[in-house]
This record gives sequence, structure tokens and C-alpha cells, in this order.
Amino acid sequence: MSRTYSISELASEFDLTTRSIRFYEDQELLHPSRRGQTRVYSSKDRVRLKLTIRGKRLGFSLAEIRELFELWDETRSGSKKQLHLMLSKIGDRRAALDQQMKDITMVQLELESAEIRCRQALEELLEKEPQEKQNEEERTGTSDKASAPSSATMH
Amino acid sequence: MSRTYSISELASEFDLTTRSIRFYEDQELLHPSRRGQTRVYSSKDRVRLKLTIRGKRLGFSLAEIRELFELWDETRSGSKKQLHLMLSKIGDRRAALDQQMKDITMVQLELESAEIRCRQALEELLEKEPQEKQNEEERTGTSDKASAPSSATMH
DNA sequence: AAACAAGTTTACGTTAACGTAAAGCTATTG
DNA sequence: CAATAGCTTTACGTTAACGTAAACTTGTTT
Repeated sequence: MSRTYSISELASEFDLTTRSIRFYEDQELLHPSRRGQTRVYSSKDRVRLKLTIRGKRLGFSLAEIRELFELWDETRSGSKKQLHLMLSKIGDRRAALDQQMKDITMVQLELESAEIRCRQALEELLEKEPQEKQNEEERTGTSDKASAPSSATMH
Repeated sequence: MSRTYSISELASEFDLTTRSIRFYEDQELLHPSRRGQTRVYSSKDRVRLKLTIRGKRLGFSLAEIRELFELWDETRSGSKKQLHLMLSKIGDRRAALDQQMKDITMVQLELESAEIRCRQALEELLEKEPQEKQNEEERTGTSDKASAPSSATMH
């Protein structure tokens, strides 16, 4: 059990370049084993990669993410002083994330009001100009590869 | 009413350098007026600065933030096609923020479990070594003078 | 008047996070 | 067997978001 992955498998699964994955290893976020000279990634490596991506989406630097990994790894073997330091750092992170939550809520509200404003402007346009023959492109061609399904929000 | 601000006032209020604020202007996030050659910031400018900082905390690039500002500004004067484009972009942003919310929740859970794990390790330490003097390894070359629990800097 | 504080422009330097060749190993496939 | 596919290392290039320094203007204080 617990299968392994090649670098390109992971790359395509998470929509990264192999360059990035090797770079993450260089920054000590990943520690794949080798078969010959070829990198072999375990499920644990895969999880780490997933966490890395998640951290990046939250604006963490690779160095910060590495720090969190190290904290986690050394939790078992830490001395008393080490453990207290870890608790302090974890506390800092949690506080920062709480702040982020608040930020997101604020921005969501602003975007929501922008959307409403936008729809109202559209309605007014349609009232003043009932039926012109203006043909439009319908689809805005902006394909955003990395982002989630865009129909998620509404209300 | 609606007072004005100097660049250094804003800098100290939001804990930025004046360099940053001028840079934001260079990137067209701010448009302060001038008295002579000196920049004069309005309350509206201040709000924009606040939003900029908030956006940065969420991992937006300055270019993205600028885009959002422009969307907002042009909402009133937009054509039908423009308005639909805006709605689409707003939708993308909202979806991305929803994803971020989920990410944060996940990471919060992980940090929480890390904290618990940490506290347990501490408890075990205190049970095995009720009030011993100093023993075991734990002498890591580097002498750390200030052992105060100073809350670690986050950044 | 001289010095100081606060502001300005110009411009080169720096760091993070990759992108983009170039050149070489290695296994398999037509 | 030669070519292709996939992997590797090495190394220089690029972009964003400022930092830092120099040289200058303008107003205020001593």
C-alpha cells in the first residue's frame, strides 16, 4: 500500500511545473527519496505538497511554510523551552489567520456590494435601451486555470 | 470637513514606509493631490490605502488590487459588455475568497491539533521530570542569553 | 543666515519564487 | 540502434515589491 508518485504525476495533479516542485525540495519543504537519480515521492510527500500549496494560497512564504513543517516535526522531540516557543509561534499563526478571516469577510462584503451595484447599472441600461441589435461576445474568454469553479458564490 | 493627511501620517498610522506609499501611487493605487510638490491625501485616499493593505494581507498582488479599484470606479460608466466582464471578475474573486476561507479553516484545524500535541508533550515532560535539577542532553552550543518568553515576531 | 525637518525625484540594489535554456543520463520502443 | 520520453543538474534571466542612497526643494526654527 501507500503508493508512490513521480514528479510529473504530482505536477499535473496539482497543476505545478516540475521546476516548482524541485524548487520546493531545494527549500527543504519536500524530501523525496531516490531510485537511482530519479525522485520518488511518497504519500507523505504528497500531503506536504498539498499543504504547501494551501499555505501559498494564504499568502505564506515558502520559508514560513517550512517553519511550520519543522515545528510540527519537532513537536515530539522538543525540550520544554522549545515547546513553549512552538506554542508561541502557533499562537501567532492562529492570530494571523483569525485576522485574515476578518479581512476576507470585509472584502467579501465589498465585492458583494460591488456586484449589486453592477447589476443595478445593468438594469438601468436595459431600461433606457430596450432592444438594440448590438451583438456581443457572450463569453469573456478569461480562463483562470488555477481558480476553483466560478459558480461557487451567489445569493 | 473630511480632513487631509501627510504621507508620513499615513505611514505611521498603517506602519508602512513612505517609500511604499509612493510606490503604491506609482502603481496607480493612490492618486493624492498636491499642494506645491507635496502630496496631500484625502480620506478617500486613506480608505484606499486601508483596502490595499487588506488586499495584501490576503495575498493579492498590487496589480490585482488596482484592477479591483478600477472595476469599482468604472461601475457607473460601464457599457453592457464592460459590466458583464466586471460581474465575471467579481465572481472569480468571490470564488477565490471562498476557497481561501476553506483553506484557512483547514490550516486552523491543523494548527489546533499541533497545539494540542504540543501541550501533551509538555505535560509528559512535566510528569517524567517533576522537579529534577538539570539533566539529559539539551545543551545546544549557542548560548542564548535572553531566555525571556518574548512573543515571537510574526511576519 | 544657518541648520533642521519633511518632503521630493531619480536610480540602482535586493529578495522570493520561479521561468527558461542547455546539456547530459537512462530506459523503452519502433 | 537510433530515437523518443522522462528524468536529472547547472546556471543565468525575470518579475514584484519594495530598500537604500544621493541630491534637491521648501518651510520652520534657532
